[in-house]
Amino acid sequence: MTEPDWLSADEQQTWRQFLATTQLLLSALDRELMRDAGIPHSHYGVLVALSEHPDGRRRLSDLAGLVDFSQSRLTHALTRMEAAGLVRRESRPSSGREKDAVLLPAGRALLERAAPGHVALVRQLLFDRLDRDQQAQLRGICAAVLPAVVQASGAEPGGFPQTLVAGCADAS
Amino acid sequence: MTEPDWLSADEQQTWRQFLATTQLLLSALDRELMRDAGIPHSHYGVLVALSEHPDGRRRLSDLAGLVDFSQSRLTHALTRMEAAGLVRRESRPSSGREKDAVLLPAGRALLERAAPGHVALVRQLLFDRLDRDQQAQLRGICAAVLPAVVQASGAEPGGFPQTLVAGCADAS
DNA sequence: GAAGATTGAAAAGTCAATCTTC
DNA sequence: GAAGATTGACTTTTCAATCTTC
Repeated sequence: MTEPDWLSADEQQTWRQFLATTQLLLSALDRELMRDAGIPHSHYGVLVALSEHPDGRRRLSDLAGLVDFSQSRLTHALTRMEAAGLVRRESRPSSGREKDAVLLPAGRALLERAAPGHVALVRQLLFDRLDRDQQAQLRGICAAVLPAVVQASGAEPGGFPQTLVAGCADAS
Repeated sequence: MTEPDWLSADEQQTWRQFLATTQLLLSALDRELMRDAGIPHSHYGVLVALSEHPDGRRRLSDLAGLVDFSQSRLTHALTRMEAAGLVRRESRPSSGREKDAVLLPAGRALLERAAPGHVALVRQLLFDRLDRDQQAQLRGICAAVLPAVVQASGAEPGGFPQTLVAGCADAS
């Protein structure tokens, strides 16, 4: 039973500011997309991931990996998006238990309508506030932290570690 | 109708990594607290905010400001926490419409039990990955971004801008 | 039996009323 | 009437259990 390794005053302040910043940034993006496009930020990420693959089509479990959703979360999200006409599910010819999600024209149209405003906000809230050095620094910090949090999120020890880094959780 | 100002390839990569990193970090903390203490990270923040004020007591709307909750969100959260015996609501003597939230012994005990593990994880996932320079850089980046996101979150133009910076959304 | 996907219930958050007290 | 707080309906997310196909 050793004394816990509390955060220093500096670390605490950094931590609290970091938390406030990321949470407010994410919720600002969420509200903006909900207001302007009627979808949450997470669904936007799903649409983006689909749009970046041939035919706007992706196997469900691959898609879940790309956007870092659980299978269940993806199922629920797709159910909504399917009801909204943005996306369609399609059984695979190869294997009867696997399915694809397919981006529908309405989904692509929504994406094209929503993207400019979304990007503008990301720019306004993040990139416009950072100079070139800070941008590079932010990249370095994320590169340092990402492996740890990926591992903490139950990724397989010898598994596919680069899904998030390459295809990642969201987009433009 | 001007062409949108898309993100450069560099910016895109930074943005996606940033998103993945923060989301995985936050959800790792959330899961850990839920598993070890039975509360989400957001509720932990409420308990911390209370514990840092005399008598563990805070007026509801002040508390909402400290943790960046809407009044409604705070009401719902307190209802749960009150049912769990962590917190109590108390009408103010001064004004019949205002109420205080008061930290109960069980709430304080939970906090003391949960804090070491929580801090250890913050350290493991964030601070242990950053050298001194990066820590300072992270602070600078947050300081640059925070004002913008605070403003985007509907803070009053001439209002209390420093609540989040000083008392902020979470803790050790 | 295990991989891929779905289901249903419960928790957490958001939004637009509403209630209460000043 | 406005500030402080609550309510109820609805959406998103999580978790554990289940169904289906290989």
